[in-house]
Amino acid sequence: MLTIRDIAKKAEVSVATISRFLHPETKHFVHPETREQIEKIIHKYHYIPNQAAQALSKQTTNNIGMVTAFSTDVVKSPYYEGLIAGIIEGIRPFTHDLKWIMIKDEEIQNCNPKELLQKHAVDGVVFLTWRLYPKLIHEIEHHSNLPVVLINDYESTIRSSIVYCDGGNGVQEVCKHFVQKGYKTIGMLRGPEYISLDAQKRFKAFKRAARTLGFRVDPKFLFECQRFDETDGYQAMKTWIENQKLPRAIFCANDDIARGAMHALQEKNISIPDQIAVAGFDDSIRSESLNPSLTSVRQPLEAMGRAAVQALINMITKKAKSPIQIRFEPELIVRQST
Amino acid sequence: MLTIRDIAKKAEVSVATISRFLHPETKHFVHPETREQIEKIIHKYHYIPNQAAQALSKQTTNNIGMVTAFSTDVVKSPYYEGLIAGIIEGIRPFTHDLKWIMIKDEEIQNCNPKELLQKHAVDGVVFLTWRLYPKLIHEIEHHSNLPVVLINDYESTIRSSIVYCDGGNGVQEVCKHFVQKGYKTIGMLRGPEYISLDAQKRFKAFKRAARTLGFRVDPKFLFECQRFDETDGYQAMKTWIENQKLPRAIFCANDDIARGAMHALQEKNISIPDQIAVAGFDDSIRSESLNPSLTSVRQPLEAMGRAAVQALINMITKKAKSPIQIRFEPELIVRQST
DNA sequence: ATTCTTAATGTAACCGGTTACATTTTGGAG
DNA sequence: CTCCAAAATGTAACCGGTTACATTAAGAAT
Repeated sequence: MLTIRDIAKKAEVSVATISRFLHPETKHFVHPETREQIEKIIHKYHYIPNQAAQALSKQTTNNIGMVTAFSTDVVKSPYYEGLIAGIIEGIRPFTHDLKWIMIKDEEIQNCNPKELLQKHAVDGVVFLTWRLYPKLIHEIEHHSNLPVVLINDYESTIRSSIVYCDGGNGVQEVCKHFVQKGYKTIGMLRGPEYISLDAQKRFKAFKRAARTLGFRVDPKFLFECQRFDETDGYQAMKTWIENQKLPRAIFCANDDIARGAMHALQEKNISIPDQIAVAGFDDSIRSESLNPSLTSVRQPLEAMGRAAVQALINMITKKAKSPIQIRFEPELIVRQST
Repeated sequence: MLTIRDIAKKAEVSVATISRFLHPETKHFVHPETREQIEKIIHKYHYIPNQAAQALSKQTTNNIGMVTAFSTDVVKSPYYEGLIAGIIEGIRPFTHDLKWIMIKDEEIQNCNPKELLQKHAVDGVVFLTWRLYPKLIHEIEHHSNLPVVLINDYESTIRSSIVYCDGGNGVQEVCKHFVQKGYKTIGMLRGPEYISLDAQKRFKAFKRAARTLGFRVDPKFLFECQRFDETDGYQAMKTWIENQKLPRAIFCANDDIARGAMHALQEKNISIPDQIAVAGFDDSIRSESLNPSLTSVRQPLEAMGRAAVQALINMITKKAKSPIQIRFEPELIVRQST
């Protein structure tokens, strides 16, 4: 493996000159002739600077971290799918490498940000939280100066940037749509609120919508799923069907729950949307291809992922002096299911 | 930031002793009392060794790379979804970090393995190829000694380990199933064969199945989709419907294509499976929740991802002396669509 | 008490870059 | 021709670990 000293010798200049050549952005001048000479040698020997050495001396890693829980569920969720796709897209123009940092459950509790992040060698991180990490974020903000971007988690932070989508508006839109269609009884399959801020917010927004639009929230048409997934939606709806208490329309905290609910309804040949209308949240790619296709609220996940990376790199390169908040608006996509 | 020298001073020992303490696996003895003392100091000051410095002096990065094309489509495909989930799971027991290395299209052509991989600082890589990278692999194998594991790509390699699933068997099973059901005319929506080895293999296996099972491959019931996605399946099937040439059963090169095809059929109220049976390939999580649920061939993607990481780390730690090939068998999942 | 072996620790070179500071070169201006 | 500022380059210390080699301490054998 060739080192910078080898190259310096071959090019008949000093190591400093090579280093300067490698970093034109520092504005240290290298004579055009010398430059050409170095260029030739580097190209001839396929010289590539050693990452570790650069990291050590520059005190910077050129890596950014994408933090998720250590669970295979993550990749399987349309929500993360969208965000990750955006992050991939967003990192494209930069030279940074992407490290996927997965936090194990046991680490969430007694977390030390140094142990957690410093050892992973990153210049900054994007948190794709869906568990609540408030303690960890707090620790990072107070005991380190690591640039952090949070996605859809805009509470109690001081120096982290935040990219979020105001889902509340989306919920409002769904309910307005239901009311306009003349559906009187509207139920909700809620998400796991002890775990997810989003789940909490969606339910709050639902109650708010009831107030502003003037429909009643009947407790017998409410159910809190333990997970954001299909099985839970299926089970919940099955129970309702058996107990013969069905609303005219149902808003599900996400598409997976909605899909499960539809499944249960179709098993009993209950027609969607003629007997009951169903709407989801997230507009995962699959919503469109369901039969009937699913009305849903779209968060611009890819755009959000892109924005997060952009914001993070601005923080790392000090282009941004202070943390920012970027807000995205959701969009109601009306399809056959309502 | 505390360095090993700071800690050495505080613990009143030399840096070497600290380093030995940090690496018990080297079997260099540290006196129990000293050990205790060091332990206390490290814990008190939350000392964490600097990654870059370790990497530089150990000549090893503690990172493994997951190589994919630089495209957001990757995360959105159930195929990669499964593999990635397996990789995440597989890396769990180890301390290695996971770097997601994305190769841009323009780099695929005139690729230099050093420029591509050395600069990303990894100890080994898993290739989740779906474009053909034969030249790159060849270069890596000949001009570096980087440990490599390939997934579902078992041709022309010399020192890479390979994890693959013999999809051919799965195709055979699908066709056998069709024949047993008494379906005489069997068509296929093929995948993009100029791009994907798998697409090529699935079509070959289809032709082989026709021979061994004794059904005819009618060119008018064949179509090569340009991408492994829903839109292509939809378009292809729509065209067939318009031209009134439909087989009794159709095998699709993957689930996305199948989903698109089903969509087109349902639009025209053609009953599945009564008028036409549809089978897919991959058994993505969504296949089950389609209506009707989709018969499909399951590759044990997660297990494959896990195996790949395991194999790679064995290569890195020299536990494996020579490259290995791990073969998985696909499984036919029969559902409503056939 | 002396010698030998092994355990425990210390010293300093090394990994391969970056960069502060020093030095030499270059091209006007006076 | 001299002087000076700016450009170009060189020297060597430094980043924070690891480890070969040297040294000291401890315990056993003679």
